[in-house]
Amino acid sequence: MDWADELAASVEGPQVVNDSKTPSGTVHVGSLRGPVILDVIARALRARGTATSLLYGIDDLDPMDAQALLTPDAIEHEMGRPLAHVPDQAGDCHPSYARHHAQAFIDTFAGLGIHPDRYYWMSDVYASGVVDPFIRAALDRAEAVRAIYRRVANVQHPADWHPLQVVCESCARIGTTIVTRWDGERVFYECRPNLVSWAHGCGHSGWIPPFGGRAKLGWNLEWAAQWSIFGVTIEPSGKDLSTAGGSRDRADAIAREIFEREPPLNVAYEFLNIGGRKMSTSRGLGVAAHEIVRVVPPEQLRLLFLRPRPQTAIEFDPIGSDAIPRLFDEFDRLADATAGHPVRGELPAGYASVFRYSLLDPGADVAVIAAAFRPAFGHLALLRQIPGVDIDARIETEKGAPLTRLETATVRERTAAADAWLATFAPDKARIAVQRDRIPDEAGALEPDQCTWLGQLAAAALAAVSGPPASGDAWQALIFSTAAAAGLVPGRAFGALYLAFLGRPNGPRAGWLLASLESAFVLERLRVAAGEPVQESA
RNA sequence: GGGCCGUUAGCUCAGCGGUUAGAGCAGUCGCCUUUUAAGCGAUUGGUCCUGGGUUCGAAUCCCAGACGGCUCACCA
Repeated sequence: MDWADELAASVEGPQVVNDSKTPSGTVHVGSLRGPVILDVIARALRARGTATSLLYGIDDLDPMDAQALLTPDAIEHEMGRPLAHVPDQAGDCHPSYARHHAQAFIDTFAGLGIHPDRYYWMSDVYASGVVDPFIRAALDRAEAVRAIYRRVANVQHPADWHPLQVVCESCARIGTTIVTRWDGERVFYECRPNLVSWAHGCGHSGWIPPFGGRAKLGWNLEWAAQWSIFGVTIEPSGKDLSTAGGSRDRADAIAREIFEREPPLNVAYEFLNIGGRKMSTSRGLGVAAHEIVRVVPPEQLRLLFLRPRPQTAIEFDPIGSDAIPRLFDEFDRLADATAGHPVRGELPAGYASVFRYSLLDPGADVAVIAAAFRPAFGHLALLRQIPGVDIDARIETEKGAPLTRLETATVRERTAAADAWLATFAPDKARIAVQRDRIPDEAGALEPDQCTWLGQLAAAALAAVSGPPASGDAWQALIFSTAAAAGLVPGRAFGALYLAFLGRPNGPRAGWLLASLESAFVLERLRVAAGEPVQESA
């Protein structure tokens, strides 16, 4: 954890760590990296005894510009209006669209152990009047703002452009208005039908005092104003904003030259890519946050995001791969190392911090958690596919002692994650499925002595005085005895069973697998595999 | 066109100035009357993208280039 601890060591005095987000719709997994980085920075600062407050802003006065989540008849009416003024489409008792979607990501953050000291809503902040001095400064110095856009971003605004958008008094849209004059107390604005492609203004124009929430600063200026209002000293930002000439450069220049304040320390971070491509639910790539959270518990998700340096792109491809089991294994390896156990492979610098910052509870007893027994994810995924396995009892046996409450909770969490993984992302090779309809094609690879033995096993099972074996133990014993009698080494005997039932050369403990199936089916399959002339019924 | 990131074993990656470059998976070989052979043990495999430079010493730092990717360039 060089990066967060080094950052924390490089700053002096009390710190205000801030980030903000427009509550425009669904959050995808990749957009959780910023909040995790934010939280880890705050934890690293506090770990050094630095007074730190963590703020999170909700830019709910931003215009509605994504119609995907609106009902068809609401699109024409709502597009371009402030998100805080758009009704909640879900109808689940939130006062606005913004409140609904903001609540979704606030809940997601809390589930990841991220608890800002305070959430602030820009609609409230504007209404309180604290932004007014910054609106006044921006309007008074509009020419300087335009010059910054030209110089920093090579953006040429018209000579009468002002960095402010008014909420139209006639149609209540904000995304469609442009301010062209400022007399020191009032602005003149127009609500233009074709200012933006995604919403249509009503054509109204007029003079209005732009204070107390009747207007909002342009995005880059609003960002810089937030820094001044809240005294922000550190603010991470994604690479889409951190690029040269991008929003962050403009906001930095505006902070210095218009609001006369040094901008906060930036921590630019890269995105999460799926198979080398940016996640995008609309392109069918990647996975929504609520979807991945079912398969990857919070502490493993935190690890995924905080382990690499922020400026390094994360390649994560959970679909049909072993990426998720590997993530768990890495977590366990870090836990073992933190607990002082020997581990294989190289450890990252500051591995104990990496582990500690991965934990949900910042005040947790790291030594106790690190030393806890935890079953490997891949092992659990296998156990879940074998009928009749009592997971708790099984894991307890492997530990050799009763499970603590923490360990039991971990087993539960991982079991649920393994089930979800098997149902979604797991590659076929991780799945075990008895091929019931007909004998697998792979069984064609059986050699004559294996076929012969399978027939002998069926015969022995049928001839047993007490009928075919009913228990795993009994089947297992019969497998060994008949294989020995046939002169077949056990490995080839088991291999034959796996091919005949699963279509793969290996599998779970064979006796128990057979015991979980009806005897009639088992006997019939054995005979078919042996090449005996039986009719395979459905 | 600008910016950022990456390039290390077949694959995914760690190592980020200091012995002979590591791990997991895959591969190969060995080990079964039963802690699940989805295990255990051993083992193969590398011009650390290329070319210069700095240094006693470079995968690691600097410069240039190649390739791959993301991102910005209208608004937020």
